[in-house]
Amino acid sequence: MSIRVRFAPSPTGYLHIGAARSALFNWLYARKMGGKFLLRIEDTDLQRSTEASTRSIIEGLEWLGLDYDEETVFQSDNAPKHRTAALQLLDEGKAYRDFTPREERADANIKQGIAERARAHAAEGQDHRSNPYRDLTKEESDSRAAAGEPFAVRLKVAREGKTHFEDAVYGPQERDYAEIEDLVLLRSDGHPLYNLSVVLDDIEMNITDVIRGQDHLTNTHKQILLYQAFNVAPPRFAHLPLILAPNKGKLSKRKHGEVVSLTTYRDRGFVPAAFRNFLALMGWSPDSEQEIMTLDELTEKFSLAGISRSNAIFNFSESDPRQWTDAKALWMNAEYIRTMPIDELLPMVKAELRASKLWREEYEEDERARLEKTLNLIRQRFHTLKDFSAQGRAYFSDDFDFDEAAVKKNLLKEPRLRELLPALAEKMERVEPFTAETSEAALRSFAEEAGVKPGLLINAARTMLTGQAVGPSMFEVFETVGRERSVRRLKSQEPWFASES
RNA sequence: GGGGUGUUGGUGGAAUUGGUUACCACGCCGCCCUCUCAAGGCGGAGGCUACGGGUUCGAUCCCCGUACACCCUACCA
Repeated sequence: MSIRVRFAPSPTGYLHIGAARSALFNWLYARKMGGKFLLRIEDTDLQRSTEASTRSIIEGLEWLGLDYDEETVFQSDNAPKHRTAALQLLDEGKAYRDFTPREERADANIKQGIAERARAHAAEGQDHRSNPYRDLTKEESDSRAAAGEPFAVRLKVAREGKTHFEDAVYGPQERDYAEIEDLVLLRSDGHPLYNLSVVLDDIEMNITDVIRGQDHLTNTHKQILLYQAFNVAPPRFAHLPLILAPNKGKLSKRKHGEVVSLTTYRDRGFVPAAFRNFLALMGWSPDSEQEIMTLDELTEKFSLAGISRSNAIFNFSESDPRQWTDAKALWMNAEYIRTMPIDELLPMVKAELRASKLWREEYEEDERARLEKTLNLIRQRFHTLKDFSAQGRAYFSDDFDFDEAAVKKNLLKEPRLRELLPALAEKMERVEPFTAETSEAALRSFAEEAGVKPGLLINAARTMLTGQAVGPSMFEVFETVGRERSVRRLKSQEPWFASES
């Protein structure tokens, strides 16, 4: 049978980067093996699931370029089937009714509560098979149910034995039944629970390989018990190491904010291919040392054997805005921005400029070549697409800000510049043609005549033309900005006015 | 409390299924280039491969123990 994998997020919020990576790995595996990649929305938790989250998941996959096959499955649609299946296990004696009244749990310190209860049970000598309703006769169970007494349905796990499976990443796994509780399949209100639903849906969708986070490694044993109860051969499993916060804790929106959300990367100017590339290297590495890879290359090189077993730390600093996310991700984005084909970059820059009202229709046709030239010049030192509208603003609009430090350093330090620059402008006006070479020659000879160092004029011009102290080679800037605008900006009095006020 | 999984320089990952000075990328520092900042080139700092034992002629790699981290242990997913 051909490979079928799925990405099964629960729509209880933004798309988490860890989940996005799971999706990526599943997608890569499916494409590599010539199989299908399916999407299943696990919206069984009605309280927390939202349509907005579902939409954000779908948008996120689209942004990453991960297309999926077949119809999206919504787990909640299958709830009736899951219920029927659980009841069937009840009939077959593989599950039993638990009439223990439901215990409400406070979400806050739930982990602690579980541990405390486990400790208490251990002290009392209670094990996982101590449920008083486990061995109730069928007659009594039926009659209590018929009388309307509420019950949960639990799987009847055998007293002796072990479950085994071979994890493609973590190797052979086994777990003694004694360590597995009689898990609840159906809540007393009839609502099917996670482990049941996952198994049933994976069976129905003919999933052959389950690739998911390591947090499910131990759940897998419970699920295998369910496969056995349903007489279905379990799929292959591959668990992925987790992505942790810098303090090795869980990465969560509550604690870490927007860095964990995939949409953040889209909104802050990441090139999808770059982030995807970065994500692929979180917990996986190819045989070669090549790290920059296209989607096709990733697909070709991908293998479960290349997945590592230790959790990865997503490195970022909450206090340093320049390191708002992992430095390597930022580096990779810059790498993509400066090296990707201009045709592919252009639409992204266009969207960015549009959003900042810097896009002009002429860029589409008449000024297309000039635009490309500009982009090639400025993209060399940009890190995100946002830079095109921020640091790059002066290349698209006359309405840009002067960096205070730049003005101080490059203009105010030398009072003569106030006369020299307009004079330089006069000279530039007569340069024909106006190119990097001719403007350089003009500036250098002007500097010599004026008896100043060329660097003084170059740096001053940079600040006059772009508002900044840093940027591309000045003569390239002259040519790119064009004679008319260059001259106008050299003559501007704005920086001096601004400093006087 | 029980169980599971893991631990290679600051971070992500390698190291021919035990064999010389532990490799690559990011980050950091320096030099070169230079009109600035990047990019690029060159070089450097940073590791007793968590710790302690054992097996072996030899251990990052195999075994045991300890510590730490994470996950599961829910009528959450």
